[in-house]
Amino acid sequence: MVLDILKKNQLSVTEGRKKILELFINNNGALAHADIEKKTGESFDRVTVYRTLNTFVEKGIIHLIPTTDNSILYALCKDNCEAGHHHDNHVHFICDVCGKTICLDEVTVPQVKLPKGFKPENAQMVVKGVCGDCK
Amino acid sequence: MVLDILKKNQLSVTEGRKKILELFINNNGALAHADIEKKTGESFDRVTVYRTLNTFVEKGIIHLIPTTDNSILYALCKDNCEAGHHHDNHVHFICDVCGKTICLDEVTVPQVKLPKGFKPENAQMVVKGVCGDCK
DNA sequence: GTATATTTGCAATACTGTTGCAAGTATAAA
DNA sequence: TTTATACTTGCAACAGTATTGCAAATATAC
Repeated sequence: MVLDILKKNQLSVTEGRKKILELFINNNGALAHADIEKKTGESFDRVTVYRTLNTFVEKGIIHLIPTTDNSILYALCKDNCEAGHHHDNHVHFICDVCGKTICLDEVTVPQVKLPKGFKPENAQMVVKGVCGDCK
Repeated sequence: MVLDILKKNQLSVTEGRKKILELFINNNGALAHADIEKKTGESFDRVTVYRTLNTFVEKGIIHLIPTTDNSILYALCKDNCEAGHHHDNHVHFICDVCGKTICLDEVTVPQVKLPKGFKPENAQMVVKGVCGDCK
């Protein structure tokens, strides 16, 4: 699984990449850089984690989630990932209680009508509220 | 205009608040902290700018826009502001060419159907593409 | 097994945001 | 208009977040 994804994207297989990618696969929600540092037990240098995340984003293995604070959230979304290319057209949900950010892969971002002259390329949607676990 | 807004929100009128609020009124797009520092000619301390922005957010004069990088974007939206309370239910547009973030006050965020158990409170939508000026 | 290309870790640096405290300013009341 | 009080500002220090260059280490392909 992990090896397949790395090889498919022409990335050399290293301990760091394997471990970080596993984290995303075993974690349904989104992860920030700090989460990854904690969950890997700080066995990798901060810089390595940053570079690995950037590489994954460039390759389309993970994608960015918009936030209203100064944090960067990353998430892997299974369907897109296995197809080898990225759509990113699903809704993200942030739970006000547990703070988790969840990819709602099955909820598509609806199209909106824009004013004259605006040409849309990509739309992101973030819904805040209470998730199923915290209700 | 500026004085009205500050007084309506029970804020003392200071040079910094007047100038920063003017910036938002004369600027159709969204502003980041760094933009404000530049546009005020660095006449105010960084800390003052941070505190002013936080105050404005708390009072509902400006609101936060979600981004995928580690920046915080603020925007004033005329309708909500003049009403004295905040809805924030409009779409934001980020132009890939000029980089500006624009509030589309007249485009409402559509409702989406969430999976069972999820209770929505608030939804944000950010559309990327090319704006009317850059086309 | 070895050569080459890539990746990692370290050090240094820059950017972003927050807090405590003293000095300065705005507001309201006399 | 003057004064007392409350609020706001600027400075200094600090903490967290992210980037770059370079040498050492590792993975890949032959």
